[in-house]
Amino acid sequence: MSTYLIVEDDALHRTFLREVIGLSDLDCTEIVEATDGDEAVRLAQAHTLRGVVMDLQMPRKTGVQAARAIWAEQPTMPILFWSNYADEAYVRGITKIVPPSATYGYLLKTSSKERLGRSMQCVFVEGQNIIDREIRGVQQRNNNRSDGLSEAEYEVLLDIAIGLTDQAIALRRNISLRSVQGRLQQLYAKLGLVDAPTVNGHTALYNSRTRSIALALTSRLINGKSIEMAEQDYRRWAGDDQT
Amino acid sequence: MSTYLIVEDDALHRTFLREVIGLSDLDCTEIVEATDGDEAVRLAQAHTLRGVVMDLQMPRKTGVQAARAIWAEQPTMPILFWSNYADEAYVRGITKIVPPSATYGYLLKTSSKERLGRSMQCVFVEGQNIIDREIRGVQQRNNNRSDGLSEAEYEVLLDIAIGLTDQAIALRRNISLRSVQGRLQQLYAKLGLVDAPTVNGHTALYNSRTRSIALALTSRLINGKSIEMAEQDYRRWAGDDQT
DNA sequence: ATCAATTTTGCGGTTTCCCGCAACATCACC
DNA sequence: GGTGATGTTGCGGGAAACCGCAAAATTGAT
Repeated sequence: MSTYLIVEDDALHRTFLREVIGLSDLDCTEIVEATDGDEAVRLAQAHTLRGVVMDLQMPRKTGVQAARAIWAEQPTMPILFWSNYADEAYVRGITKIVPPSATYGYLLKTSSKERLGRSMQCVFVEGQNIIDREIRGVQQRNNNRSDGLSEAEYEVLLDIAIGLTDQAIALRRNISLRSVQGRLQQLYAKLGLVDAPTVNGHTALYNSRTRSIALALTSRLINGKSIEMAEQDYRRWAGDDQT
Repeated sequence: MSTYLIVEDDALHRTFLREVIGLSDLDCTEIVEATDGDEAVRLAQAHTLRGVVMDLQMPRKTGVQAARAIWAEQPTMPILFWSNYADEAYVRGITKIVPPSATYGYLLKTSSKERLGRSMQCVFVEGQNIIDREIRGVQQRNNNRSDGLSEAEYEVLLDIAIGLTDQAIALRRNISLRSVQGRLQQLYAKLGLVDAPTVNGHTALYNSRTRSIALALTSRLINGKSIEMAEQDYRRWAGDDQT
């Protein structure tokens, strides 16, 4: 006697999820589906749900944003995230918004059907948090700060990634210009920006600022989506401030 | 009496492709499958293929790279690309390497089963090129240079995206420092980098260099993968030069 | 309350980037 | 050969960014 919500834009994956839910022992009697974040939020209000399975990258509204909206009204709703990538951007986003009362899971799409079924069981029935092994690796790197970025460093990384100047960052974060540069120095250090073994014996080959963006992108600290979202945040901040 | 090769890392999509090939009127008697680019190249050598269906983003080797390798040996092999995104980076990559003797297609994964089947028919049986409507839009933007980037501009965009300094670019491209900056100016202009309506009445908020990367990323001119590949290119060039 | 560790900030100087202006070079087309 | 469009280069100056050093300020723990 339970209703589940599937949020996923790819039709194929949607039917796959439907099938696995049906096969699993979840006492499922009804499945509702959304293909983007906005719809997901609406449906979560309209139905009494037992749980949500949600893709992370979707048009219009990210899975993270949709989850925040849902949790804002139903802070105990179990949500299983189901994503293609283990990008740090997503992991960071989720761990920052998950309320203590909610159970959630984070699974990669490469997982087998059996594993997906078991994870649903854990999250929706037994109320246990499940996190994919690979993702766990990302999470732990965050805590020991040997090579994980602190919050401040990640923040400044996003700021330069959306193209802000040092001044703009200083303004936004309410710190001095020099502090911004200090944080940037830390960031460069953590990303391993020693001046690259100069290829032709010439001078420096890399521009620290852009180079750090490139490194962050290729090491999946950030991605296109996280830049888009960071830019939205910035616009919101900038908009509120003037009017 | 024909063999087809499926190249796709996602198991779900793989079975989907298998199914559609089976249903279509392709005279298909055998299907071989690869889950990454390297395997695809090997299998293309080992079998006598009638055609290839290939995803673009895969581990190890991009679909574009695999296609180039296959076409290098069998320049008439029909290949149907089957991708999630219409990113310009992919379109550019493909149109640059497709030999005149080959037929190919480019379809988005959002296409229906029927459309996929018809496209296979066109490419593999009738030898017609098929290109998704949305992708065609991207292609045409390239030709009329009103807002499409020229080759030189795209090149310099990738160069700064991997973090090179102006000097390094000048060295690499064999042009003067000033020319690099000239090209950058053109790039900035085309990306619409007018100094943004200063938010708080203060000075410039955007760093042109990083801002153009952000714009290119969000407008899908480039993506993480294209940066990785550009970096490989650069390393190759730099490596050859010094030894 | 005190002391250590971290972070923020100012100062000063070097390097790099950004760009307007103008002189060539190149190429194509008439 | 002329002419215009496009692309390259030098010059020069102003603005950012980068960074070492050391003094404040903040934070945390004992």
